[in-house]
Amino acid sequence: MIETLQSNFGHLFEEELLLEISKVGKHFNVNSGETLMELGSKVRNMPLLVNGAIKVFRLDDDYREQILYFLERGDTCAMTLNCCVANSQSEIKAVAEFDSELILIPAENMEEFLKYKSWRRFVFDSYNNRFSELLEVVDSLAFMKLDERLFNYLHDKALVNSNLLLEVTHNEIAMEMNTSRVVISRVLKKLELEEKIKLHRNKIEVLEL
DNA sequence: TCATTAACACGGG
DNA sequence: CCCGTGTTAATGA
Repeated sequence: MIETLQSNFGHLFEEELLLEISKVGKHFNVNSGETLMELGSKVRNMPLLVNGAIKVFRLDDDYREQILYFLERGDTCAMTLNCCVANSQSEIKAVAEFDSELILIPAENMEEFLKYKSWRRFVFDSYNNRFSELLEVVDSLAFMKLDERLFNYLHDKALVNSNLLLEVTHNEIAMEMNTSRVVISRVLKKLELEEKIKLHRNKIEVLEL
């Protein structure tokens, strides 16, 4: 585990902290599509994402989803951070975008790690990054038309997958964006006519980033 | 005006 | 045949 930490977080944390994390951290692997965190579940660990990507969703009262953002290597989940500090329940749902590798740090260690400058920096930066991503989501929901939002989604998905050819169905997108398949199909068709994407069965090709 | 729901046809695997 | 896709019509916000 210490090697994993060194290669992925060595640039962020000092050696001493890496060692401490390796003592209390737990290695954790998830398969693509697996749910890491359910709405309302108790949060006792804070994840460090070593490899892969995680989708973070907000759910409404009827458990309909709205995707918020993707987490990538080197990220942590600020919502989880929040919950660990407050010892509260999860406000979000997290699903693995593809096979991913995490290191879980028990909540009780978080505070003592604050004696490390690099840890304070990391926590602070994570809040910053998530906060601005969240603002972008607010902008997107409040001001953008669905065609822009949809292209944004495809764009982000292409980036985290490092692949312009996305294996996703119209229905899956509709679920993640909390709308209906009819609408997604229609807007995708429009984006295709604008030559921003190309549609295939079960696949969508992003033509511009 | 634009989303949702239901319904239907088409076609690839 | 099953599922994903493209479309339409009716209804509602």
